[in-house]
Amino acid sequence: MNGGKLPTIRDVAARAGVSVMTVSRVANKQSWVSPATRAKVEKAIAELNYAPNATARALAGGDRRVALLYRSSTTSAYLGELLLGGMDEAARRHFHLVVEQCESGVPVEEVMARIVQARLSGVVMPPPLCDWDELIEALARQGVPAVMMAPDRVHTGLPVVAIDDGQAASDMTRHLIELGHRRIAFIRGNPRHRSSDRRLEGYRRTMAAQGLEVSEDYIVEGDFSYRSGLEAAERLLDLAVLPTAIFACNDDMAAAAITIAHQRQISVPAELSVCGFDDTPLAGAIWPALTTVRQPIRDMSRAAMTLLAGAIRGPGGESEGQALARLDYQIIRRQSDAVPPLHQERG
Amino acid sequence: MNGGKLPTIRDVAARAGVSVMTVSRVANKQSWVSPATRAKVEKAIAELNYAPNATARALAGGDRRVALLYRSSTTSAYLGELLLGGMDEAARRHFHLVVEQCESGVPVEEVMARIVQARLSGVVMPPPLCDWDELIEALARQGVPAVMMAPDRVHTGLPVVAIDDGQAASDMTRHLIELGHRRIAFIRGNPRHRSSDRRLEGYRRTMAAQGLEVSEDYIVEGDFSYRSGLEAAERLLDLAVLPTAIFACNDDMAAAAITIAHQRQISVPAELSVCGFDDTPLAGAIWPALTTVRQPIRDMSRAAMTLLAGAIRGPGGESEGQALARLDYQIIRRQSDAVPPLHQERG
DNA sequence: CGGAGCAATGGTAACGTTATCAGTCGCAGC
DNA sequence: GCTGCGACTGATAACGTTACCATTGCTCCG
Repeated sequence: MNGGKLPTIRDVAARAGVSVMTVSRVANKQSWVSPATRAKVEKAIAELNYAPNATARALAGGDRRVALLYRSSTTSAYLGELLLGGMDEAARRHFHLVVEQCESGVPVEEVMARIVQARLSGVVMPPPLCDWDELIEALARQGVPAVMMAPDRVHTGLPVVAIDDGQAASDMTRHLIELGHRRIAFIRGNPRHRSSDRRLEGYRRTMAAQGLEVSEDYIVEGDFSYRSGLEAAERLLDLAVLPTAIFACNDDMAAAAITIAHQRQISVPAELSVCGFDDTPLAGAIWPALTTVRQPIRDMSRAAMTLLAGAIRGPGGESEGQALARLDYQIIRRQSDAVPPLHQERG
Repeated sequence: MNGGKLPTIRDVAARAGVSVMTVSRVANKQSWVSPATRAKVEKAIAELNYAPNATARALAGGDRRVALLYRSSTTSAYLGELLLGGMDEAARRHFHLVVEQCESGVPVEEVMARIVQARLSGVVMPPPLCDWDELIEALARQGVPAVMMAPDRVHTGLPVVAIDDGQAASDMTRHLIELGHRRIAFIRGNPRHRSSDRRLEGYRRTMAAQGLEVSEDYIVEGDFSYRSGLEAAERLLDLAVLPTAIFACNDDMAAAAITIAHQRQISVPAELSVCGFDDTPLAGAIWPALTTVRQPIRDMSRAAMTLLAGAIRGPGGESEGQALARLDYQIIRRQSDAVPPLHQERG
């Protein structure tokens, strides 16, 4: 073509016999271009196998760079999912997605300086960053659009993408009740995470709605870690009256509960059902595989990008109300739940 | 400053009383700039809080975009690790790292078209892409530098980053032997992956070196999946003379072996030691936690980026020989291995 | 003492796109 | 027939950097 180099918009324009602007308009599906001209240009584009240069486009146009912020504590699996979802949605919208580490140890000013210098038009904040208040305020002051993913509390005015934690916990609880369980214990997550509270609340609500009383002994503290799950499960299985099911606030703690059950020769799920939350890879890899709630992280990330796009284009504009994407969770039934032993019929 | 906008190289030049080129040279730590001038410029940079615009830099300069290719079958955890390592090394070298999905179903020409259109200066190919021969050839034809990560076979002339699979397997085998094991079984991975063969070979070599004969019954086929691990373990534990240790080619299959042992009331590690390979998150989350070999995926990704940088700058130049980065693996000892039961002293 | 050689700078043209504004053309309204 | 308008198209200037000479002053050598 032109010396081994890739065709530029100019090559296309020359071939189609139009100006570069017309090509640009066609390429961006913009404004008024006559059908005849459009066809000519499209033909030339196809013939030359032309693809716009994203870098030049970014420099000339609004330079749309968005960042996925993350803490080093984020598991790489979670980060991978976030990326997988975010990347293609970002590409579709001509965004450049960059990944930015963002520790809580460093002062907010420093983080903000990095964000400004990186010329970011917006940021996606997965947990736990979405609950770092100082950063959120600083972003607002600088007018940098941000989207929260599964935050603990809803920050007014900011777009949010989340699942309904309470409803999911409620559904799982109902599932266990329908299997015949009456003595269902609950392992809480880190009390600093409100999602933990919301899950607990969904559990409580449903137990109450079904007329089942919950002994406070059956609700034990955890902090989302495997280790805390071990302790919590030991406390529960030390009780005089054992629960027939344990519903843990995340998969790690559920896995820990299964481990303790194994140690005590309690068969799962025959004697004890165990359910988790999050559907981490772990859930499918342990034995028995964990029944759990799947958060569609990839879709959430995609949705976050969409919301961010809206926030960037119309800062404060568009819908006056809270932008909120509630995605569908899914209960993944595997082998860790079953009808309880000595099942008494309801009455 | 200049109207709410970020300072450009021109602002810095004006403030320092030099030309933009001098600023550019200072910013890139290049060639000859007198210490006095350098100091002036650096002062101005600091005062204005100037940061070069990566987009403009990419457009003007060599446009260094490199891609991390991946298959959809890649676990998100692996992808996350790759990214974590690749990202910061790429940033350090002023590369833009993009992530590109790349299925085996689509024709090579189509993949190549995407790569060319995306203006990639190089690609990193993690497994299993690094063993897709047609793609490798096509890349070579187009002159796109590529780095292989942990490929099954070494493609002459291409840079490779890997650990020594055979040596790692050998070390793990020796570890088990030193604990006192004599009947050590091996679960192979997918026969199409040469790394599986190399691990098997390391195991065989070490057994032989220690004068231990290996019954062919003790070497069973798997394909890296949990399910195949279940079947393999069942075959092994059906044998008349049980092994005292099982060394599986990856963690999923090792976890499966532990599951089968649990089902048969065989205590791990008291009656049976089980070891894996890869140190996936699973390894630390099951009970007993898995003793396994850790591949430093993050470091490998970083190293791949470094090698790629070399390949991009000097295509064929620099070292004439095979560029190869062999990274250190690590045996992570957890709770799934122990001295065998009825331990007979060596003789 | 004239110029070759070199360190240190500066001017200016790319890089490939989009924004902005200025046309051009045909046609309806007065 | 001129004016105005609306649909369409084109020139040209950004965008912020780096690459590629050109231009200084020097020093050093014959």
